Amino acid sequence: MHSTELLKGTLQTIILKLLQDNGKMYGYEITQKVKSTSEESIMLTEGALYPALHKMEAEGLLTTEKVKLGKRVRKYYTLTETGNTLVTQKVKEFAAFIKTMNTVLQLSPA
Amino acid sequence: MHSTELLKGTLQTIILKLLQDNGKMYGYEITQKVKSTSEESIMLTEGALYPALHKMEAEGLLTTEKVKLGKRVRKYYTLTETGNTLVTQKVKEFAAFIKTMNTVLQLSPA
DNA sequence: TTACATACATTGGATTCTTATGTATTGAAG
DNA sequence: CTTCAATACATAAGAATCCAATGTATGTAA
Repeated sequence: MHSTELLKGTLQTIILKLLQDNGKMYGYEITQKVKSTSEESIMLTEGALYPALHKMEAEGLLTTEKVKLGKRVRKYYTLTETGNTLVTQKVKEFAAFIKTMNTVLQLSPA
Repeated sequence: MHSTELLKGTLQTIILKLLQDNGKMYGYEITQKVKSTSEESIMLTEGALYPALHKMEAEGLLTTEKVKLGKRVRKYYTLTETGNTLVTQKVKEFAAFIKTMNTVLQLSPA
């Protein structure tokens, strides 16, 4: 489990990237995917996820679609074109950030 | 200039690492060093720096020493042993975080 | 029938940084 | 000789982001 401060500013990028790679996803699915691909080190809580999703929807980065499963309702999120463009940009930004940090912290870029 | 959200949670690590590598440093010097080693992409503002330094001093990670230069006073910061131990840990944490993020974002680790 | 996993959501609070502001000295340029 | 930029410290109000806690409800396995 990483110290959570480091995650600040990256959650949106993570969520957007997952949606780009996997097409539509629903909230709970996103938490599980993040958990598994990060080998349990990033635990995306609901208190962080849902507000973030709602915000991105309001900003026009995502669209939603409700799907009924018996009595339960799932809410699927899909990237808009704006969202799709932004992901690429955000990921590049993050890569650049890592590069800078490697220099500043004098880490061997591995 | 990186989008500043990414920096959240990393500033303390950066400051501590610089102090570990350079021995004692004063505030303004730290801002300049960060600016130059990051090739102008990380601009550590005073509003972020000084509160951070004061906090770390209060936590026992740093000690201070005032040096007079004519009428001006410089405040030098040095790592305590606690601080020194923490840096190593923090840097490792950050390296691990990058590794995880590379996986999650499917970046080639370079 | 109890407990855990699935699935949505909100709210209050902590933390962190930014923007703006303030004070004062030193040095360079005009 | 004065004005502007750089040096050097600092605080304070506010925005933004995330976490912990809480709430509701269904499905499933023991």
